[in-house]
Amino acid sequence: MTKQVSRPRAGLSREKVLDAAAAFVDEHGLPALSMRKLGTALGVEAMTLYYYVPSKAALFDGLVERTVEAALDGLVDRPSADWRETAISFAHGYRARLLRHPGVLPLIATRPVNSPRGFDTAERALAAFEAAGLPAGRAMDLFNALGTFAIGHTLAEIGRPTGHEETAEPPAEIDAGTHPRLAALVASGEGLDFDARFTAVVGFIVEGFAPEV
Amino acid sequence: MTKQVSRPRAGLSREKVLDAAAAFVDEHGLPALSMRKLGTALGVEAMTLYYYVPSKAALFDGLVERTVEAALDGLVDRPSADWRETAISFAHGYRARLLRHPGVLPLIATRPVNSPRGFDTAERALAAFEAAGLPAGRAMDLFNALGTFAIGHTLAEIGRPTGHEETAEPPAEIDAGTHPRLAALVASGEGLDFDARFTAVVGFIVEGFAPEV
DNA sequence: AGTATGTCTCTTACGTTGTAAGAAAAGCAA
DNA sequence: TTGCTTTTCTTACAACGTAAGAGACATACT
Repeated sequence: MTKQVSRPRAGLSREKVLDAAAAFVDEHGLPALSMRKLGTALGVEAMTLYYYVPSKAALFDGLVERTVEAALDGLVDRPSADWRETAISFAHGYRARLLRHPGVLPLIATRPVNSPRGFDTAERALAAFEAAGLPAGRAMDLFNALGTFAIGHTLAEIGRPTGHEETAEPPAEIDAGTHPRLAALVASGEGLDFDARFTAVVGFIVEGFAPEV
Repeated sequence: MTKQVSRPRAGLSREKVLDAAAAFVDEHGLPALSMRKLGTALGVEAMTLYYYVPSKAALFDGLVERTVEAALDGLVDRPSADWRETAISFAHGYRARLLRHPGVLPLIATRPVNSPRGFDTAERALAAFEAAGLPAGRAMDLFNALGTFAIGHTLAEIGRPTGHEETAEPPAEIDAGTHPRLAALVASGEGLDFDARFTAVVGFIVEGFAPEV
């Protein structure tokens, strides 16, 4: 009498695997993600995932592509008549959506944008900027400047990503004697408003390009 | 007759271990770094490293601290009389030194600056900016804006970090039909000059803060 | 000289990881 | 039923981080 195993199918798909990976990474942090744990989270053995994804590296690639596309998608769909507004809302939208997936951000930050939908967004942004009179090269610079600033700023904003807390030293032992200005700022909270700073700097960048239109 | 092993000491130190780790990571990429391989690079067994470093995570922390300190050290030692010049040279110096350790950059990008010498640099920069008349909060914003932009921009500049080449799809298959502007820019190379863009945008950011002094 | 004491390095071992190879079950068609 | 395709699992292996402790080296003291 052999044991009769009931093994109904899990009904997975590449999309579901990537969804679960994104959720897992946002909750537990990148380093905690293993194929076995992701499998468990999906009610499946690790090797099953390889039916949907050729390797862990490819899973990461898919994760990045998905998240970046979701972050960029629709951002410049209806460009404003004012190119500045287009640029500013692009930057703010991009940052806001990146913040939704803090676990994936470190992955995004280390790979160039290389996906069709990313290209679409860039193309539309370039079209809007060029239509307003910005030379093509300047339009590209503006787009890239906003993108890279958004990434750098957002990385700082999320701080040490989930999953690194164990290693973290106490956040700061700033000596008011040797670092009076730093200590005062931390105490008062001044200069630590990420929203305000991002808004201001994006504005500065956009204004910097303005004389060229 | 027991085998007589000659085991002269390797003469290691925490510094040498971190040096070797930085060199290894710059050459082979972060993911390639294992304790065993780093040991081999130093002519030593993996476990020997644990005499100098309590864990791999701590090794990473040390690597980041070292590299960031090296990147920041001396950058604002002799602030110019012109605060703009101070800000601009800080940004350029920071970027230039970050570019020297592309392998460590992804690690840096995901952790907050939390080291004494980093604080020193911040304190000096704040002093210079405040002396010029910038309100404390704005001085902090300027410093952080330049730092985060430098990180984001440099990440984009090094592209996919060493050790990820295998996974890389061909860099870009941009269709001139659907993405004419993008294709034209890539073809002409316009808007792809990292030096020029960084210089320009840093200038815009600094000028943006100027009205507040 | 020997011996004791610390400093440094190695050996062994365990649990976890990514994944190659292929068996086996589930679903569907004939 | 038989067969075929799609999906899942089992088994296995090399490489990883590192705990525990043994052993070799260096130095100081008798």
